[in-house]
Amino acid sequence: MLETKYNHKEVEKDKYKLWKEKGYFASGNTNKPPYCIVIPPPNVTGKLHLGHAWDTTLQDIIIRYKRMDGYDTLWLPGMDHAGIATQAKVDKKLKEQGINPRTMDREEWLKVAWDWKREYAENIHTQWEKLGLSLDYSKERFTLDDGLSKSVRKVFVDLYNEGLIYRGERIINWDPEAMTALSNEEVIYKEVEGAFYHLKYFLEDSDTYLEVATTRPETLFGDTAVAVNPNDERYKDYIGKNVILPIVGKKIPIVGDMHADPEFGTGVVKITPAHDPNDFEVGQRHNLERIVVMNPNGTMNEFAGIYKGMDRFECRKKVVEDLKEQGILIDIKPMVHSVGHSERTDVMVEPYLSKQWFVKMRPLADRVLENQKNRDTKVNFVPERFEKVMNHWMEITYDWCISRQLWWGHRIPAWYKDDAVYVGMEAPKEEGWVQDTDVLDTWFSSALWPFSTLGWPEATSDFKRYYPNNCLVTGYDIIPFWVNRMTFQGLHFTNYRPFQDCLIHGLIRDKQGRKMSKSLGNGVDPMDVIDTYGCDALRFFLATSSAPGMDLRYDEEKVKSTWNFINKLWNASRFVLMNLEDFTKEQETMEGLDLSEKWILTKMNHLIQVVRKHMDQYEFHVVGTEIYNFVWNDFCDWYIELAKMKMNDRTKTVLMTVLETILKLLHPFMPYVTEEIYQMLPTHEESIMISSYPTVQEEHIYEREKSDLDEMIAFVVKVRTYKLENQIPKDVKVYFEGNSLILDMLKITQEQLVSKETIENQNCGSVKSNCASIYFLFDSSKNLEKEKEILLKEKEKLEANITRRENLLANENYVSKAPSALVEQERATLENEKQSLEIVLQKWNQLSK
RNA sequence: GGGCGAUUAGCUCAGUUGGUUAGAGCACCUGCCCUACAAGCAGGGGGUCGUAGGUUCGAGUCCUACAUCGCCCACCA
Repeated sequence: MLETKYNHKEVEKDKYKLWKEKGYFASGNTNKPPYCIVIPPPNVTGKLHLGHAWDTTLQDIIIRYKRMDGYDTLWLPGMDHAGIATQAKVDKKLKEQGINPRTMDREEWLKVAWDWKREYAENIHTQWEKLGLSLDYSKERFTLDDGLSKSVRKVFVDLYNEGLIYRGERIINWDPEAMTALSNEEVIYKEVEGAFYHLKYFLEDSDTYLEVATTRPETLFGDTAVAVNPNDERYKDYIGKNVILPIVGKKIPIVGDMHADPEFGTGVVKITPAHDPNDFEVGQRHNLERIVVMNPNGTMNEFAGIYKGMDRFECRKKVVEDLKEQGILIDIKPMVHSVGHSERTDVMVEPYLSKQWFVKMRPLADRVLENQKNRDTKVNFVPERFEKVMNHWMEITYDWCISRQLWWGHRIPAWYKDDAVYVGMEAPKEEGWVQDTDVLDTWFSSALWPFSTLGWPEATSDFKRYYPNNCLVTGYDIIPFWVNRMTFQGLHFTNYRPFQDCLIHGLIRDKQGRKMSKSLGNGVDPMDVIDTYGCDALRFFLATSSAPGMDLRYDEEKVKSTWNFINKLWNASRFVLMNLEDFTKEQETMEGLDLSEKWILTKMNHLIQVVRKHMDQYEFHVVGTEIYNFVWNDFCDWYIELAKMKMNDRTKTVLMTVLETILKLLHPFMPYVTEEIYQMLPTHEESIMISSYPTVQEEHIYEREKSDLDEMIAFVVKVRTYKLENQIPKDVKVYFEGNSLILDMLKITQEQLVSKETIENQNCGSVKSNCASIYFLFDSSKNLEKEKEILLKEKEKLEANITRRENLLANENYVSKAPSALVEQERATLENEKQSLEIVLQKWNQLSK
């Protein structure tokens, strides 16, 4: 016998292990159509947070649904080496042990990193298990696996040979903390309070000067020109002359360039080609020297003269002081401008001239844009609007800096010997070639994930069977980093979209709507939630509390109320199972279904229909609401109460059928509790996980009976309200006309019934509707005023409705243009209302006597 | 500057291709320990759907403008 209260800890114990051992998670049944999702690989840097819990729950719901519905499902697990993030964490750990990681041998350091990876992978496995995820572990991959590394090299080499990967000196985003280059996507712009420093750049051999405005005076050591707009009347005559660079004292040219905006600042810009992307362009146009004035760690180098060795911010301060002293500084105007910060280390990014590897994006992006025009081959975003985010990125994207000055990652398959470069899958045979010491951007390997995990570039059976993937589930914040890159790499290398559908969800926020973050300390550990409320409650909450693409506020109250729902289901099951104790398969019967049975079966089939529809559209919030209402309102509040009155074999069969259907529909959301209860059903099979998903049974849809009972229910509610409002005692005598089922629902016994004659000429309170009437034998005179008031309200409401509907139906436009079924329904409703009004008026007259 | 989203009950959110009486959870009020469940049961109150126009027989839903909040992208010497 089940306990009175749902105990999630007891229910969730041991089931996962059993499922896994039984091989339910495994893919490979080729008799079924394939269905594949690859997990967005979590970073091996820490714990999974609520965002992961959400993301993976959605995938598990889809996978469990598809598995039950007859598909050979592959949900492929894996993890990402997460270059910068992991390296930073490993370094931090080493530093805490008193070891300077940069003094280590690369190989030695990698050993430490792999140990780290193993430890964190272990944690993640435990968490996946706790979340109940039906992942096929036999296919698990890691982005630094041999197989995946081979795909990475293949892609690099091919793109290189096609001229789509090149090495060059460009201004890139430099992270002076991690000491590596970054891509644009890894730079976060933040508003920073800075200042516009107005400086005097004296003309050569003159007392006059140009007023230059800059936010970065410390880069002046790298200035190789000053630019003015050629159309700027104030300055155009100076073009071709020279100014003297302050502090340094050397002369640099004044160039005319459209980059200088006469409206902005003073209209005179200092040009530092090695430290600003725009200046770099200007430098190219005017053939200017590029002088890097900083070291990789953000300190000033020898070009900064006496400032050499100073940190860039310290240097700025000192330079400004010195300029002031020398009378060069005219003014400091505070200003707020946005400055790039490293996504990982949060330090200010330094635009920096550096030799790096790049992917030439234009042709790759164009292919995506072209492909998205084709309905049959494009990536279908859910919700659709996110396609725009990808397309916009494809339109404006520029070359992707893929080399990273790190140790943790895929080593770039390029070798150098003097000035020669070799790019290939393996090192060149001859002596003297040295491999590039850099690794690739983590996202370079992530971009291949949907196919590299399936064995590509080999034409493996998995690749042929499960590619393209059916669906990818991820947050909108990952579209630029990942979804976009998978899409162009997929198209380029496999000629297919990597996945047919892309389900996008939002971000998890705290109760106040703030993003969950470490610095705010408002993060919630999903494992704690599971501990308190259970995995099933967490999953149902996450999957059903928001519409696709929308953010989700974590609200413990809602998780709690989900727990209550499970407890409700638990107790309903408890009731059903109590009545099924000796029930056997032979007793099952659907012969001679009565009204309430037809009613619940009809509602159940409606539910199956609507649930399937919304499952297919990834609208899990609708599915959740529908099942919730059916379970609580239809099944528990009405059907179980009705069933109590008879409880024959047929009723038991219906109870069991409905409960089993509920369990199956809920299983993708709540794998544990549904399995627990399922196993107690007298007719259960091996596991609910591999049972079949409910299908609509047309033969058990009885619309007529459904609306009949609906009407009776409405009457019952009306009577209960009336009794409560008029404080009518429980054992009141009544006269009743209508279906006796109503008396059962009202819990009115035979002893309470009186004949029509008894109530005649009595001051009876009554409730009447089109389907039944009930009279209460009690002195309603003291409630007369109140009752009249209620009646009057009802009367007014009905009259208003009737008028409105009559006008509506008198409107020829409406009658001719609205769907006829709707018009018919309106007519019927009108008739009902008229009847109801009649009844109300009768009663009114009676009371007024 | 460009784009996207949000604005609906006290709070958090749903609301299908427009269909005429806008829903849920929590909170609130009244009455109940009835043998599945008091983490429950039976009832109840509460919203001019951000503002102003427009299209339509009909608008929370479509169009235009505006307001407020949030996000993304670009620019910022």
